[in-house]
Amino acid sequence: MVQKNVRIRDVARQAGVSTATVSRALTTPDLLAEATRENVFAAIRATGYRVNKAARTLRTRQAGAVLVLVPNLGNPFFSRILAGISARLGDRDTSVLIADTMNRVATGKSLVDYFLDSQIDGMICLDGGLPENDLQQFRDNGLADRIVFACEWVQNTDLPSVRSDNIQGARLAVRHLYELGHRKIAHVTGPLDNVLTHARREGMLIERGRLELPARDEWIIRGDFSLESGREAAEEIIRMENRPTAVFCASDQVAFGLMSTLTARGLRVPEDISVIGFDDIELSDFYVPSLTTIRQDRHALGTRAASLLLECIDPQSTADGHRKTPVIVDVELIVRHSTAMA
Amino acid sequence: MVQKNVRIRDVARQAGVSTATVSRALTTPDLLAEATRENVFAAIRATGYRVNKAARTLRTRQAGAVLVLVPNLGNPFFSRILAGISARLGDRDTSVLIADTMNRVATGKSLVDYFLDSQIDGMICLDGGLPENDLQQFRDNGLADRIVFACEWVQNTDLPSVRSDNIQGARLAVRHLYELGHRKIAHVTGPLDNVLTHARREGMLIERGRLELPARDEWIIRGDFSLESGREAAEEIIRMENRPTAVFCASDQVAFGLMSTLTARGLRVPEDISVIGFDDIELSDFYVPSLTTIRQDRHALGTRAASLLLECIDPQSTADGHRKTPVIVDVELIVRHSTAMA
DNA sequence: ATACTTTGTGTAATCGATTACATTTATCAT
DNA sequence: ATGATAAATGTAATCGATTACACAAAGTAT
Repeated sequence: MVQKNVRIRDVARQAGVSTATVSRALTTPDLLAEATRENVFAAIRATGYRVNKAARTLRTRQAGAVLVLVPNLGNPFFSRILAGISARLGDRDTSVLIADTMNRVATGKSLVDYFLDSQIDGMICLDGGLPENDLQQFRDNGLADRIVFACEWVQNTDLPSVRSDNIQGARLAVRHLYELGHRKIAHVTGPLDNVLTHARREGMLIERGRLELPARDEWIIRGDFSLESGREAAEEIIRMENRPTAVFCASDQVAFGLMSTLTARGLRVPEDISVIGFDDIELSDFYVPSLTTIRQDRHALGTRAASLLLECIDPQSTADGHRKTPVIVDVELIVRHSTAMA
Repeated sequence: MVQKNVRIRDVARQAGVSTATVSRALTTPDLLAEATRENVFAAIRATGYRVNKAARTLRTRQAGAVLVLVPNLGNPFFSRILAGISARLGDRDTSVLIADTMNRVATGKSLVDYFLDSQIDGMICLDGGLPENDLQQFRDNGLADRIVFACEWVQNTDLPSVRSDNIQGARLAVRHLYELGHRKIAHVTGPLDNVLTHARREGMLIERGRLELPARDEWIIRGDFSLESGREAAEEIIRMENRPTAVFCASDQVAFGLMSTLTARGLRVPEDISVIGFDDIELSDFYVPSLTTIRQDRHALGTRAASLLLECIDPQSTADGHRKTPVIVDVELIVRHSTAMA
């Protein structure tokens, strides 16, 4: 911080009132007579006063900040969500801290520490793979009700969350391929222990069953949402004797990795094999070929998660019942050029 | 924050010492006798004490936090830089806040406010287009020496910065194309008022001059680093009567947008036209075709910027002389498949 | 006119850690 | 043995805002 001279006392002196009055002008202006209020605001402007957040936090035990925990900032998927969160939180004077799960491990700082150091009031977690250890620490410290999950969530808990309709998304994807005449449909999943992986795989299986499509174990390929895992999946597909004619990828990045390698190996997308992704990041429209995918409304995921968190940490809110039901955000099929008639 | 009961006083009581001693155990352990120190640490462990950052900040006027200002979180280019910054700052107990210039405009919160609210000790700015207005406010408040620029910088000031060798990068790009036999080389620039735009264009022009390559005004196409501007550049190129055989793009994203549209219009990359980018984001290796580009050492940019900032805001550091010389990070040509013999 | 609210403002305690200054004890040179 | 110096610790003021409580003035009911 920097040496700053003007304290609340200076404003009080300037306005000819007590510090209490100045403080009230800022936090509960209704309590003041109009003339006094105007007077105080004039003094604030005149002195260029700014409240010292550290002092306020110390006294009120409210940090006025929220932490967003992102699994991987390098994945452009998250940016819009962050924008959504900021948009919702920005007008209140809540600041948004962003941390990356991957980096965090390195720092050795535990997550509860953010709370215990009174640096944040709440957390939006975009990583459902939060170690049980961390979660337990939250519960131990009575902090479990200050966390909201977005996109991902933790299974078998009733922590509040906002999610895309992943099952529906997967079903849309499969149905789209089906309608193009594809019957042999493969799926590159996310990482084994991820909730999105389960949901999307389940949606895929449901729809495949409903449409009575053939199933082969090798057509379910394990990935991890990354470009690299798309590459590996492509290698596997190329090796298959009974190749699928279409692949539903659990993320756009996987789809890119997949298409990149398929093409490098002489398979054409979509002529030889159709590919569909999940997420609809900006780049999907600019890939070659442009990627058919399931769009998640990332901005909505962000704003809703922020709203939900505000509800949770707002002390006068009592509606904790409905929080346990996840908020579901609709997805949408975006048809581009990576899918074609079988 | 949450109700937390254990204060420094409790630790002091438990250890049978004064609060001053406990405080010293944490901040200046050398001042204590070894036995006392051990004793205090034992009490800290026993009570589960954690220092209250708000109180510490209030007293010391040090926030223990740094803000990183990113022009656009949606651009995956920035993630590695952030990781570098975190890596450097993580071991000290400095937390890293991340804000997006675009979002920031919406919140209406001025940048100096972060400082004046004593929320941060310093700032790493990845956006050279910081409004003059903001800069002036920094100067007015004596905060100009708490800012470090990384990647981008502000022209005509001596604010400290860490940058890639952009001129050299552009020259490498042009030389690479030249060596492949290309003579008609176009360049898609960044936005008009951007320092990187200038540096890369200049490097391009220098090398083009040195190699005595033909020059046409229309071969310098204005872009803005975005995917969309790559698309627009492609449209322009397609319309040209005298088409270049190679295009040097000011960013990888532009290159993607460009290749996407060229391909859609029936031009093949690299057979009909070679494309080279700048940045080397993860996706570049997974595009179709994989992108030849100039790699910036993003992690190094991050760590060095963080180091530089620490130097600047460290009160006992006096070496302010050398800060004015920008730190230059080497770049590297990465040859992939988007460039080929003319 | 009296008692009782309501409204508006001030006084001073408080949040929790740091640190200037004071004090005690140990060490050392003469 | 004595005064001087160093080492270790304690006392209490302080950072700046909030707010419980107190109180005065004005309004209201009877």
